[in-house]
Amino acid sequence: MTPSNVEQVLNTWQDSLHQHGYRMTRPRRQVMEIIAASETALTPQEIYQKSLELERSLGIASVYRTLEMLEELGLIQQIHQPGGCHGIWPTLEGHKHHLICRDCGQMQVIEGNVDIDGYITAIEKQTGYRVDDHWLQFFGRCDGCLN
Amino acid sequence: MTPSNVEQVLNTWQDSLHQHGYRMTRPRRQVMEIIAASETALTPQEIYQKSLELERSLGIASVYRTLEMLEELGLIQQIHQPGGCHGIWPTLEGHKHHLICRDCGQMQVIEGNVDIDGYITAIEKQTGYRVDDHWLQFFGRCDGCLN
DNA sequence: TCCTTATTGATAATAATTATCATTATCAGT
DNA sequence: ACTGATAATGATAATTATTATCAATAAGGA
Repeated sequence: MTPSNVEQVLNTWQDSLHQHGYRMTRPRRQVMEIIAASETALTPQEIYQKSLELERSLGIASVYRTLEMLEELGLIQQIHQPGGCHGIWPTLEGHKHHLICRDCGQMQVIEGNVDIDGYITAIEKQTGYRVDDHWLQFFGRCDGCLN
Repeated sequence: MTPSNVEQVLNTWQDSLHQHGYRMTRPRRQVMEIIAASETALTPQEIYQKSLELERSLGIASVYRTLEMLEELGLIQQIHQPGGCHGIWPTLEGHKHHLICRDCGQMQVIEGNVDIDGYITAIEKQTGYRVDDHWLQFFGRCDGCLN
């Protein structure tokens, strides 16, 4: 994110905090600046570590509390990568797409018939990345939990 | 997974273990049975908890070791859901797809121009789910890390 | 069946997250 | 600009999850 974009995002976020009755404090601003200025998705610990290099560092608890608030407001989201673990499931050949019920956690594996390949090629050309894997996951409520 | 499918999967897995020089032990079999028989993606702790109800329960360390082995063999994979955290990123309107470099962690947000909506409708009709969110993430190596 | 050694389970060590609470700082209302 | 009510902080204790250690055990080839 470019510096001017960071500034803009922070202003938007500050408005959102005030609209929801939250105060804009120095620690919160620091967390938000670190997130908005980062090239990579950061963990809570990484955000805390970065703050240690600033003239006035954060308490680790404030990092967690601020992240919780920002997520509740829908201003940030969590990014998941291979390596961290939320659940274990057998690998089935050719089945890469998962459908997960938010309520009961039940999961279904669905056949992949979206034209992802063409999309991947376009992305590679556009970004210079070499893409070697992808995840497509759907979240919602299953038939049982809806009724 | 149906009981007969579980049996089938376990046999396949056992072959894979032996082919790679791993022994098939009672604890490993228990972990595999629990995973294969489950309707939902389980965490290591949940697998351990389920084993406590069995006549001979698992050591928690064996659960982690078995999962590590199964993943190395490509027999299981990790499923990620909203709520667990691997990294934090600002939410940008209409930008739901992420491209992540395995090496440096750099992330790019890419415009979503895949026809996901039609796919979602088909999934809903097919499964009875109400889908309210989805994640499409691509993993690979960025231009810089490739060279 | 025996023997080699991979594997286990108990537990200690480490790391990450959440809870507690006295002190501090925000900001609405003068 | 000042004040006061109270939201928020930081230090740290408590909890939880994961990894490392090592003597005892058990898998499976000879």
